[in-house]
Amino acid sequence: MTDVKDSVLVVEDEPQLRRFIRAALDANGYRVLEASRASEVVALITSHNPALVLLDLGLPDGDGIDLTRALREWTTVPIVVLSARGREEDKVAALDAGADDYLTKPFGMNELLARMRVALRHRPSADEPTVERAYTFGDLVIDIVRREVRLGEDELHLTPIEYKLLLLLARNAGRVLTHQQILKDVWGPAYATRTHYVRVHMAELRKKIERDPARPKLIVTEPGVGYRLRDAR
Amino acid sequence: MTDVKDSVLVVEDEPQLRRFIRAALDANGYRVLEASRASEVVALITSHNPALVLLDLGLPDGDGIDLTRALREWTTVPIVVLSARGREEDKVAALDAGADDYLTKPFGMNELLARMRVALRHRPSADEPTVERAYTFGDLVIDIVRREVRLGEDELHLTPIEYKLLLLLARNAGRVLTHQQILKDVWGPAYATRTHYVRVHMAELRKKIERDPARPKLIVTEPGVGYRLRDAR
DNA sequence: AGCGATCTTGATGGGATCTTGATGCGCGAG
DNA sequence: CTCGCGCATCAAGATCCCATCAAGATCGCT
Repeated sequence: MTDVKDSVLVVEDEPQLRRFIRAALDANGYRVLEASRASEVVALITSHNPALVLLDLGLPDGDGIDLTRALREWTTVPIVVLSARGREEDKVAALDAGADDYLTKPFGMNELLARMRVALRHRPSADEPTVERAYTFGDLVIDIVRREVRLGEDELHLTPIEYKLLLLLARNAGRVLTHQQILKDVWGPAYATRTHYVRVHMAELRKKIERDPARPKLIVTEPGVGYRLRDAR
Repeated sequence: MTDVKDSVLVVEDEPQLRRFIRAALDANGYRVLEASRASEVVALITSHNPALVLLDLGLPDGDGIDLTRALREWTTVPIVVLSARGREEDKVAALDAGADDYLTKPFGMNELLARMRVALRHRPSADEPTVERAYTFGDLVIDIVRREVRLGEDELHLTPIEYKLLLLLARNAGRVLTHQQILKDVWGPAYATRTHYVRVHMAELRKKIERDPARPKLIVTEPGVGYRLRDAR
């Protein structure tokens, strides 16, 4: 239960309540960002990209509902509103402005945490970094989602190290990677001197992905420097 | 405000409240389905595919929280819980079981409508509420709604862990799942180190679903990484 | 309380993978 | 021409990872 979870931006001007919330979130493994004014919120979201925003409506320098509406112009980050106002119109206004939930003070911390979990699980698919799903080099295809490598029709079986190596090369296709960089990325910073590892495993990798391993077309050696994956384009 | 919106399944045993809700939803352009017992819910969702479920927790024939958890096995349709119980533990339990919102009776109809709008706009894609009722891999069929697994003609009996394992693999068919991911999903985040559990139970599962458990065709091991359910691409 | 089913945990052996050292080749510098 | 350096290849041993078995603990039901 000690793993680091997502970061949460707490926007609350009352210092006591802010401390209280921070303590509870800390205890539950969230990283906490704090803001006490509406004017700070945009900058903090863009710079830290929190997974969720807890927004007090009663801020001194601006209306929280307007802020919510403004945020919704450009971000889908979940917004859970905390408010002393419990009137139904206030709730409807905040929710329709784009808030994902609305809690009336005083609220129980367990309920807040549960509602935060709801808001967080709502968006795992929403805007995942959606990076590259697959790389293609000639008839070599690296499907990252499936962790699968194919050469033309047949599927290749790569060992963990070989796969890591290939992925590193693919992500930096065209660029030369030094032995140091490769060692650091695949084996970890402590192995920076074991140049030999790279050679042995690069040879294994070539045996599998090169048509003619003796005359590599894909993985080219840059003597004295490192290796490079040729991107044919 | 007269266009036909999505349909909403109202699960509520009190006739008066049901009529009241129906009237409000009608007036707001929703199509309304009604149920008064937990046992009808699964059939109505599968047959009518509503866009949202309003679920009263105090049903005569079954616990609404268990029902929520069961539904979450196979559908992501938004569930908004209505309950006379306002204790914090009740809310937390329902939300963690998979409900998307929780309103304590008596509630204002405008708030309910606003929270329904929130739940509806959360839906991943406007159309299908992502219902996957059964998975098929070769002659292995996993019927999620009935929680039943068949291999060709004969039904298999899977233990809870085996079933969870298989479902996890099926939902991620083709993708490699790391031991970590499996442990987190099946046993919970605290068990991330118990790699051995996965091996033992994966072996049991293979004994049951593989024609030749020694030469697995369906569940393939990715050494050093995890397991993968092969999907016939 | 008792029973059967299921889960946890340890032990073991085999196989895949990695590490490590030895060897040979090619190329450029001296 | 020869030496030295970096690279490729090979192979053996060490290590890691996986499958399997089995015993004890626990769970769930009657």
